[in-house]
Amino acid sequence: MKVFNTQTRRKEEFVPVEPGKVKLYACGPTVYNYFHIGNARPFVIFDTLRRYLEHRGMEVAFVQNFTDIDDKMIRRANEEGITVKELADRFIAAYYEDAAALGIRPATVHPKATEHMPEIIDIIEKLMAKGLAYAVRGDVYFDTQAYKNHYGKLSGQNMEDLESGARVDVDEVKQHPMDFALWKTQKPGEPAWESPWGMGRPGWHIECSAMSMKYLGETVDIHGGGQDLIFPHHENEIAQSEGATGKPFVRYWMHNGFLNIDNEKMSKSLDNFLTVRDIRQQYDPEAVRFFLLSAHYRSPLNFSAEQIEQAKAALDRLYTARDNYLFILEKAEDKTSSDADTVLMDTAKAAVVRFDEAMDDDLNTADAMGVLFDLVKQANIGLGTDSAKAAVQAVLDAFAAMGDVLGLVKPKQQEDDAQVEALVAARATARKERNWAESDRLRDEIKSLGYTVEDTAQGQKVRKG
RNA sequence: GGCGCCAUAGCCAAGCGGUAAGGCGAAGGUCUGCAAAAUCUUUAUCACCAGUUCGAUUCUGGUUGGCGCCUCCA
Repeated sequence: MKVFNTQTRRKEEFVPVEPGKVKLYACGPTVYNYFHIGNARPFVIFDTLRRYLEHRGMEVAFVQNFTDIDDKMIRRANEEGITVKELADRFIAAYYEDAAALGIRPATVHPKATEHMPEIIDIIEKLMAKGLAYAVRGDVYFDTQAYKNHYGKLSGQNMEDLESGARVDVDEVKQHPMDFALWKTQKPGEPAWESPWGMGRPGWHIECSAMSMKYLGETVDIHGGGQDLIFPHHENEIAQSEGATGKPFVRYWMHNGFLNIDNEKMSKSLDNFLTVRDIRQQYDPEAVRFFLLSAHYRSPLNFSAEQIEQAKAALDRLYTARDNYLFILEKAEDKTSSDADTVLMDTAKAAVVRFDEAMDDDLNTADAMGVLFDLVKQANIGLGTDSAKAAVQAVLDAFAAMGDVLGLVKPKQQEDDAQVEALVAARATARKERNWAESDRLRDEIKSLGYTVEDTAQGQKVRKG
């Protein structure tokens, strides 16, 4: 598999440190609110990456953190009149619900910053011991000047350029404008933890380093996040991690492009923030996932109602196709494959190969989805009453393999409803008698129970919805 | 000022040296008691200019138009 590495700015062959095992870390949400559609993009992307790696037989240790202590958390908790912990608990629970709706599987571990104070403090102490950090009145800062050799290597900036672009109102406590906080001293009313520098809380960047190292070791294979995290967040993670361990922190950096809303950047000032929680009220979340995977992960993507509706229509085609194949499978005979069957089985196998090739090319989900639709097209043409069971099954297997990686098209569940079955049976009789009025009446009645019945060459096909 | 990205049909989006995947939408056929589904046909010289090349959407330079980071942010 090839992966675009932000650090080198080119596609590189992905080789995990340990063959067959992948250590993957993705920056998770700060749980001060429901996560928004822009947050959802990396979650879906790295979930898909993880699924794909597993599909290729890799064992993936996937860590995605929760930032449950920072300025925004404290401010929001104060506004709500609850503790930071209560706020975090509420939105962590909400995260799992919304993520599940988007087909995002839970990571191997979802560590919380507040539960890793010893690990965080440990790294800071190492940095202090190496002269790469300094304490000032209870704050601790990373000393970019002392470290300077590599600072800026991920974002492609050098210290001088960063300085010239830096804000003028330099915090006087810091020795250098680029220095960043590892530990912040407690302010009145804020949650705080004990440390060698007094009561306080960790800076934002250090928590990811601490949790990544704790669960995945000093070097991870892939670290992902949004492009806006490249600087300063990931740059700082590298500095503090490599400063502390002397080892490479991350082998491949993957960053997803932005998601805009109606061609504008999502921002609070524009008041165009869309949370997944809200979107779920209006749209099928699976269509949202489809939409998020419909473009390459590094491209910018524009969210609009029209896009979601298009995605929904496309998704429906997939569901209809899958349900048709399942219906045909039930009726299909377990017979020797015809030439046409053999061709179709080969097509199905080839599709998975092409799908993998697309995904191997820096996770080209758009291309991969095209392969899925190609298979659907071929199967819709080739599969019919006279297809051998093996051919139908081959198509379904290929379909499922691709769908599983994309996290799209959920497995069909049995929908036994005695009342509906009786109506369908009655309708079959009416149809045999060519009593179309009764047939249509029964179809309406079935519809009113929430099912749709379609007439095919093989008889009636019923589906929910 | 520094670093970087993008421009492909009505909409979305792959491709990235040998004359354009796929989806949505639209129009017209086929099948069907009707409906649904499916299927067939039609719907693009790839922003502009100049180079390199036998050949460029694909490489180089430029122009125009969007956008991001450099400050909390996925």
